[in-house]
Amino acid sequence: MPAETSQARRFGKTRAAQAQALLEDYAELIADLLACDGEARPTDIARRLGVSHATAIKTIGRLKREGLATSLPYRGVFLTPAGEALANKVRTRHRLVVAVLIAIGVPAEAAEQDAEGIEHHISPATLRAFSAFLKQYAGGAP
Amino acid sequence: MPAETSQARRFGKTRAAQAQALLEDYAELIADLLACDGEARPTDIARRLGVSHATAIKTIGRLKREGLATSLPYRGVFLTPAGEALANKVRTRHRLVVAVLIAIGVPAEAAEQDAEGIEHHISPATLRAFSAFLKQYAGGAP
DNA sequence: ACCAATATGTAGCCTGTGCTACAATTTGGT
DNA sequence: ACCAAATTGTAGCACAGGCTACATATTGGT
Repeated sequence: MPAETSQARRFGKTRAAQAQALLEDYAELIADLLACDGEARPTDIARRLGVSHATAIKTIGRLKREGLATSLPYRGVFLTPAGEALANKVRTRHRLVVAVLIAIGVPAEAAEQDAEGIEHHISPATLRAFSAFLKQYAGGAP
Repeated sequence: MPAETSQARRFGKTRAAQAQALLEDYAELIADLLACDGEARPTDIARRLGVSHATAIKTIGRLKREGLATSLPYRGVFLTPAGEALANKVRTRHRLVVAVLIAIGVPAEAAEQDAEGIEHHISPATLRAFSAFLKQYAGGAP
């Protein structure tokens, strides 16, 4: 297997991760809105994400196509069990990334900003390492 | 300033970072090829990135439009000073991210893979923190 | 010198994610 | 009950990045 193959595979994975990233963000936000407000309306989603409501509605359509969300016209958006699971995974991972960045010494504001982009590229192996690191760090310097 | 504004701004920044990410990858790879082989041919770039040569050529066109690269037909691609500067920045940042991940305990292979996606979302503040963390880590456990 | 293989470039299409503009529905105030 | 405002949905466009197919140029072997 030539050397460039592994690099190409890495780039390909990185590209594929971007496609999933938007769905993850939407799922997390919808779960957040449902928990806080009891409903997730397209307009609120759009405002929180900084996109037009038309864009939000189209992406919600993609969530529905992929079996992550359901919605009835004029009745808000809800998550399927798969969507809930994704949202939980994303939320947990997001918090972990922020915590690790802060533990390393990144200012809180930058940690929040960067985690938004970083979190979608964290593999399970890295996630485990982050978790272990946090435990050790908390034990060493409480 | 309402709470959703800052979240929207974060998402917007994250989206904008994705547009820059491809250019960064190309610049880094072109610099690498120039250093190793003395030339950077579209076909090699395409193979290393795992895309078709047509895609590579189109993206090279974008690099040229943005003043990062030059090329003459059938004569390979070269970086402008701006392109070189970008490549250097990216290479340094990439190594730093990998080093930090490994220091935290991420397996080397996962560190390489994840760094590919992570590195484009590292702000200057986080970069400084990473650098400082590495120094401290090297001092504490050599 | 020539022809085949390789490399490069061009054209046209698809998908995803954005947007604006317009249409339709629901909600709320009077 | 009704009209205005807000919300939701739809249509059509642009751009980026991916692809295949085809056209052109260069290189190298005989």
